[in-house]
Amino acid sequence: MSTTSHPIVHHSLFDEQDQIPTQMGFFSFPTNLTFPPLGCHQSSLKAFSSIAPSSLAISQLDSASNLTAETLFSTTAQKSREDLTSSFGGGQFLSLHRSSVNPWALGEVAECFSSKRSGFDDHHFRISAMKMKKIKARRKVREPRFCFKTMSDVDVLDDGYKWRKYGQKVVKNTQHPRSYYRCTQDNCRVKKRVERLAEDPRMVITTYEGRHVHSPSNDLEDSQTPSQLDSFLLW
DNA sequence: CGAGTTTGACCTGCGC
DNA sequence: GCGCAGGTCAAACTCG
Repeated sequence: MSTTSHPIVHHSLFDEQDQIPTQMGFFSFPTNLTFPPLGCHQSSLKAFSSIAPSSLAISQLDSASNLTAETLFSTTAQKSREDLTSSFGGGQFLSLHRSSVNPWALGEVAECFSSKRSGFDDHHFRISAMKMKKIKARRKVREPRFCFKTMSDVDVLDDGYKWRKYGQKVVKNTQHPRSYYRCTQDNCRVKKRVERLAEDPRMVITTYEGRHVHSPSNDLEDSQTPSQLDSFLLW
């Protein structure tokens, strides 16, 4: 299993408890991890994404105290706020500012990315709404999830933890299989899924489920402060 | 020989 | 109830 670091292109945060976009997600990374390297160095990442009507997301974002328009649209290809608000695509927002930790968001990864496919007309929104309904209907107690997209040649990114592959599955309508990993640490039940985006095989989608009960395996030689690590684990 | 990967079988939830 | 698709299991296999 080879690992490497690659630029994170998008982040998406999910809240399995609410299943609707409720708030911004903030995510701080410890300095010893090799991702996200997107020029953020030791700074933390603040990420937000919505898979539901972006108007809701925007309204949430508007109320966020420390988020700027520049931040919001830094990864949305110059999309105007009006565009985002009127189309139901939802935004994937990325920032490199420090912030508090508030990692909860929502959803199901597939829905997240499928809802962002080329254009977000009414048809797409109806489909997304139906999916959201389904998700809500089968709501269960699930571990919180966090997913992100990266442009990478390798599937498995080095996140500081040790993973063991326990399954691989061919997903319908995609050329690339989805791989399932579990944290090798005893008593740690965190899982992650790795797959490539059907529309753009250069993009790797990594989904984490659960919360680590331990520190990253490679943090021994690290000199970071505990608070930074806590920020990473607290999701 | 232990740790990790592969892969077919099995389980479960959901739509029809 | 049936079939499909996603997720997990576990035996066999590979590798260091």
